[in-house]
Amino acid sequence: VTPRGASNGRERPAKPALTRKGIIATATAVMRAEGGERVTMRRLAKELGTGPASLYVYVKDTDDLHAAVLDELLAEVDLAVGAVEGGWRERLWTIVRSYSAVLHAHPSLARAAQVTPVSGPNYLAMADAILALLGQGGMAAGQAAWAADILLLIARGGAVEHGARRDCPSAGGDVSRGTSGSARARWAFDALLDGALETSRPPAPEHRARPDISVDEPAR
Amino acid sequence: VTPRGASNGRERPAKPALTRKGIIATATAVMRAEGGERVTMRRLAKELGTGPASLYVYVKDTDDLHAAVLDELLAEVDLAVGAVEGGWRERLWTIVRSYSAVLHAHPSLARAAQVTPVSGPNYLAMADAILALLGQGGMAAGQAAWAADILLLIARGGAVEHGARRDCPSAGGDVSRGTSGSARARWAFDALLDGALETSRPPAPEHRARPDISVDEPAR
DNA sequence: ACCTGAACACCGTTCAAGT
DNA sequence: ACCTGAACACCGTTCAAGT
Repeated sequence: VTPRGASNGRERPAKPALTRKGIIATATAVMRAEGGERVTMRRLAKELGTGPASLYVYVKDTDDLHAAVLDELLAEVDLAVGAVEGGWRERLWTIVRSYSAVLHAHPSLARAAQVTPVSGPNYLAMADAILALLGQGGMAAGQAAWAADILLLIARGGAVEHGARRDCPSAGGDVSRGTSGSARARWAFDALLDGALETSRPPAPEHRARPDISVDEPAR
Repeated sequence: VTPRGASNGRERPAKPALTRKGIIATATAVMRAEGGERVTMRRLAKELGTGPASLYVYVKDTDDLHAAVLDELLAEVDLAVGAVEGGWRERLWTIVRSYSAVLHAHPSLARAAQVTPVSGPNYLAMADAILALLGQGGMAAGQAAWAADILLLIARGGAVEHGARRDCPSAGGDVSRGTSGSARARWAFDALLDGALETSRPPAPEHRARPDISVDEPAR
């Protein structure tokens, strides 16, 4: 009823002017308080005291919103891992595990991250840090880019799949059911890195039909 | 209006009696014809000439439906790869690529597969075939179970992420943008296998705090 | 020019009431 | 006993109409 910032003292805590930053901050708060399923356009509009249509001025669509919230939360990933003992590999693991932790805490954001091309500053900084550490580990740039992709893809997929199994304990879908997920995550990390360090990337876009992989017969 | 199977000759092509098999067959048909977003309870009920409530007699929920459709489509994955030349590795790649192809063709099923514990016979047969080939390759059972999980997880995650980038060409989210996705997929497959063959699995559930990974400093 | 109420076109799931 | 119409409680997104 009251037109603009009249502040007559009985509305919501001041009704902050609608901005993209403000919307994302509110979305992040709802995320932490009620979980990702509640971070919807309509729910958020209600929280901000307006109609859902108003949000579309600042946010492209729901995926855009979720991606922005994720990037906000990725500020939690500490990239200053210089002090971590154990060399580049442990430093890298610290970052990857931290990324995984954020996604496991919010599986719906892991879902969004799969679906929306990430471009937030925190994600990009993390990707850079990962590439730098792979370089420190002696990995060639070509392999490093692919290894980083796969490492992050596994983290996202793992979070989505783990998030779903949350309420259904009798999963049984995995080949290796029962064992600790975090031990498997570490093993996958090590196996991929070990393999990436020795598996050469195929030379050129259309140089030869297939990379010449060693096709030795079974040793068993 | 007409009570039961009166077949007065002007209804839908006979209105097949509702069974789980029939529902899933219809769902599969809609899937192929209109894509996964249309395979909803309501859409399907309309197709079957009934209300959505009726489906819940035969199907637990939407995820259950999608998972069943996926298992149906997994019949396409040819497990008789004995004739594939190149040894166990190429045979395994044939299966994994085939699984990937089904998921890439239907990204919404890849999504469902992440979220629902698979239990369909075709999926289980595929998992068995994969474990057998890893065994042929000389991989210990512990590693093989984890390697199979990760291989399939990568396939699902890759399909979901690729499916989303379908309509947005200016992705840019990946660290390694531009390069062929299938070359990357093959590289990831080889790297993971190479690593899995030499990365030992940590000894026991709670034997020691962390697996003792070699933490050598960078070679560069 | 800027903003948004109300509408459009859907969802999944449940349950009371019908046959 | 079996089945389901109708309702409940939501969605995302658009656009015409208001200020």
